[in-house]
Amino acid sequence: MIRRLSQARERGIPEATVARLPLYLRALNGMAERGLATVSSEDLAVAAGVNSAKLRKDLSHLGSYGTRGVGYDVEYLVYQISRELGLTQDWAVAIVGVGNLGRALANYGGFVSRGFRVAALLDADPEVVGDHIAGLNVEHIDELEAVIRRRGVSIVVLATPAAAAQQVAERVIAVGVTSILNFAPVVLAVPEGVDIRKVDLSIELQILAFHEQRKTDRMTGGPAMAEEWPEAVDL
Amino acid sequence: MIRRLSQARERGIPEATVARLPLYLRALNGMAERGLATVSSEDLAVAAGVNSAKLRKDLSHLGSYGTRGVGYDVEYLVYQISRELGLTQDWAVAIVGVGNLGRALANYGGFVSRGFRVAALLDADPEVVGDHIAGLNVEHIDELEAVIRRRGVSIVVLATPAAAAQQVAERVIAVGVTSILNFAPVVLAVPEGVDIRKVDLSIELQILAFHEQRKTDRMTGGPAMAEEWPEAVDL
DNA sequence: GTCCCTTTGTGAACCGATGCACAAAGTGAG
DNA sequence: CTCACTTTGTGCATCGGTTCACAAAGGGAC
Repeated sequence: MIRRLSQARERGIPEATVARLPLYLRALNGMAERGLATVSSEDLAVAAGVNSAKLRKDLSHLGSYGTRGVGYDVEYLVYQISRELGLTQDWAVAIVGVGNLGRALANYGGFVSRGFRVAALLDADPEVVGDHIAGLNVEHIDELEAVIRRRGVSIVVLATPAAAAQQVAERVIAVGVTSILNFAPVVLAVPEGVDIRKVDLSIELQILAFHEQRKTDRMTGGPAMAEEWPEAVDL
Repeated sequence: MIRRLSQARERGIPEATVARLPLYLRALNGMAERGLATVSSEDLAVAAGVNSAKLRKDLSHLGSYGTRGVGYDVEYLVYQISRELGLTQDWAVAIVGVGNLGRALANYGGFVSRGFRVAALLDADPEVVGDHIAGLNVEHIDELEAVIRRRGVSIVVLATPAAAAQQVAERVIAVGVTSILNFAPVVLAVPEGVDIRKVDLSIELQILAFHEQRKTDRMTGGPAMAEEWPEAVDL
């Protein structure tokens, strides 16, 4: 099925653009707070740390919301981006796994800010169940399905140990959840139609280490080291 | 300066490949623990959740480490990837900002695992300074430069409030740090040559919300809502 | 109204990444 | 040694995303 779009706008926003919209939104909110009424693509692009042509192309995917010769109306654009991202509605989020990270997420203010509401905290450890964190009672993982249904949770944040993540994912998917933010260092296997986003601290560090190594290599005259398999493989 | 590569290998690993190497490494470590001696690109690709052709192309950028008809030697490949990523050396990491998130990071086990060592915790709050977290003393932010130099810190993790991040970044860059992992929800302005990686929880949630909205829209018959500017713009 | 200035929106070239599909290279059986 | 089979490494077509550069559109002065 080839579906030509009427105007290049008709629900066809590139993934790369979607990933940047929150960035623009944050910059715009800051500008709105400072009382700015309009902003040019150039200024907004600088604030968001991107190229202005890219910004204009991104915004053009939402519609033609700018005024040539003037720029964009800050509040209007805030509204349009919010609407496009689905932030004009209220999303109930459940955090599964109330260890150090889960706790940090529950308390993280910016988390709740716009459109998101932590509606449940769940954990398997009886020691933790019953704790009061960020104004919420930690419930037992056995209640997972019931809680998700009862509170209309549509986004689940996994902050469990790696070993538990897949199993929890399967359970929440079985109750109809299709959006998961995964902090556990595992590759989740999920059916078609389920969106997974992954945040992996150790991967980010490893990427940094790679570039850091290259930088220091360059200074010390390059990696002219033996490429043989060393005797001891201490890993 | 055009520098044609001799063999497509000569320090020219695509960024997308670098971002996947840690994934392969994790899968391989699991296989090594289970005693697997060799693995085919197909099996490893499945474990890492990628296409096998992509996996082979990725690995080919490191060198020709496989054996046709057999596959890859697990331990050998673990070593090669580790070396390429710079994990055969020890990286000292400083965490700045010991709030909920910083605490979680300090205690996060997988963080320390391979090659990384949390060498310092710093905070501006006198209430927190002196606390003992994950076997480390929290030091005052005034000590930032001294601590970085003294302990040979080369990677800094920013877990400060948004307002403080830029300033801290500038200070650590001034002492020679060129690799920063930023958890603060701000776009950092940094000079050429400094690598920033950004982890932003609220952005990830917003991206999920976008897709979730589309999914529910589709079910309820599409977003045939008015696109006008509503009277109240409650934001 | 006309003219000039600013800024958007986008066509088109470019660039990197993906995935197919296959030749090359290795193993093992007989 | 030869043959059948497995699996790698890669050339090539394709795709999505980025960037340039400019025509089109609006504002404001006069």
